[in-house]
Amino acid sequence: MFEARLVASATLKKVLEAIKDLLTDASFDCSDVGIQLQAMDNSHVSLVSLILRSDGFDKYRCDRNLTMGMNLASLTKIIKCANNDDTVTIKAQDDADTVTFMFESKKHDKISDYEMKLMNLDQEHLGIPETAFSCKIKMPSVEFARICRDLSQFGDSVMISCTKEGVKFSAAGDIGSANIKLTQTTNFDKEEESVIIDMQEPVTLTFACQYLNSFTKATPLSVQVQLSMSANVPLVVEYQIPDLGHIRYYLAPKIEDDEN
Amino acid sequence: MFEARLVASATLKKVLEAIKDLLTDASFDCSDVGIQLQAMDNSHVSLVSLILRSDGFDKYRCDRNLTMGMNLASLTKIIKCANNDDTVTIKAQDDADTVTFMFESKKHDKISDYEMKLMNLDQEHLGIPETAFSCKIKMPSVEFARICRDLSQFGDSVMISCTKEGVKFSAAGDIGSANIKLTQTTNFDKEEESVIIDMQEPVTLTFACQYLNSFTKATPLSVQVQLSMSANVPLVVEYQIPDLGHIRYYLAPKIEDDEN
DNA sequence: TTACGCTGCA
DNA sequence: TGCAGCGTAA
Repeated sequence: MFEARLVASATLKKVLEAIKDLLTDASFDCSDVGIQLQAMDNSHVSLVSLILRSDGFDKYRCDRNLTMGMNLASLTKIIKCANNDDTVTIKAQDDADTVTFMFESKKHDKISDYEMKLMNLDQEHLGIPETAFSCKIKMPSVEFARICRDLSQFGDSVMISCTKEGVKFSAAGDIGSANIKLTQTTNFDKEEESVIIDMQEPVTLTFACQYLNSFTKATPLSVQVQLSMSANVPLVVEYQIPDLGHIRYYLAPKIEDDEN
Repeated sequence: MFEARLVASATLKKVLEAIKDLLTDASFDCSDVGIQLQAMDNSHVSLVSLILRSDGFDKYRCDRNLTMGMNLASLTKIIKCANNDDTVTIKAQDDADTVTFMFESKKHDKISDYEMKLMNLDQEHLGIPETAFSCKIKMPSVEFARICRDLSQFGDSVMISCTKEGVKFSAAGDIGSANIKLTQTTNFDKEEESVIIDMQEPVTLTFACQYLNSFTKATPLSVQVQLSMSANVPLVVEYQIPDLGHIRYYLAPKIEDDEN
């Protein structure tokens, strides 16, 4: 059987918020490693990669690898029935076609369980190569979300340019053009507010705002976000989930000649 | 003449919120006892019973019994013109076809009055027998509201099952099934948070979510709600209105054979 | 037009 | 953390 317990359902709620805009359905792969999800978004443009490590759970048991296909709208309805401080336990029998979510209030006077049918989803196994990147930018996740939101007012695309001077986000359109420049901060007191730029080689790439804005739905999961870029390979937007894992989004750059 | 005064109109606003989803028009019976209302809801499925006792008013005078038929949409518009801490006075002449609402600010620097036409409504006098119930459940009213809201995600009906183990609320539908179990709490410190179950005989009954959700509009009136159930008789959902009276909702159970 | 859910504020 | 007001969706 499979059983995984988290003492606070809040994290699970945030994880769901972070993927449900991009995915209608999702296959969660459960194994000794933890719970993993890799999937192209609905429009097959971006890619979501999620890992919740087994050691991050308060209890974790997985006798046999299993894949749980879930409709995320249904899952969202169920998770919303939990209070943020409820303990949540996910259970499934081996080869079962249902999964059970159990929520327990801190005082143990309210116990609810929700059973959901699993789906058989086409498994698209995606090889994601681990590569070295020309530029890595760490910054406050709310800052990144704000930049994406602000720039999407100006056009459909954001150009991200990373040089030794810092990182510049740009957009242009009918109403005008916008540039937002960030420089590395030397604020070591508040690590969560710092901007850290690791540039091996300057890179300038352009991305569709729409997807970046979907990625920023993960903002509540982590105070910092890391952007990794190299020429001609997908951008990686990574949010660490404290003590539990991470969620990564991959988005291929727009081809520059297409930019009209 | 008839005259009734409350030092805070907030209660009156909440009472109105608690009935206007169910009733388009309402006949308020005024007598020495106080202001009473008994009516089937618009769809003639559930029943609302309201009493605002005369001794709960800050001033109450009723020379002659009278019935005031009001359109609740109009009444709502008028009551919304009062600030929550305004003193409200309801006045009607004997045999008058209008009622007057007077709102006074605490500092007496603003006095408004609103006159509304009364309606002649068909009086359906409903005998509600006082019966003993197999199970009475007292619980926080917000908890009950939350349970009704959560379970209505899963289906049109909620099954309430009261046994010596506690009370269980269940629903099932396309996306899955849900069970919420509450056990009696022994938390005597915070009476308003406690769950108290008085079970003479176990009962399991099924009700339409839609009406339960309408009943929970009374939640702001009281921190606790009481559910009373016996086999084959209507559920009673009761909210005490502190120092003033109560509102009770009656809803017949669904016939079990109908459950497909 | 009404009811519900959400976000922002206290 | 809880409420109230706003915006949306039926």
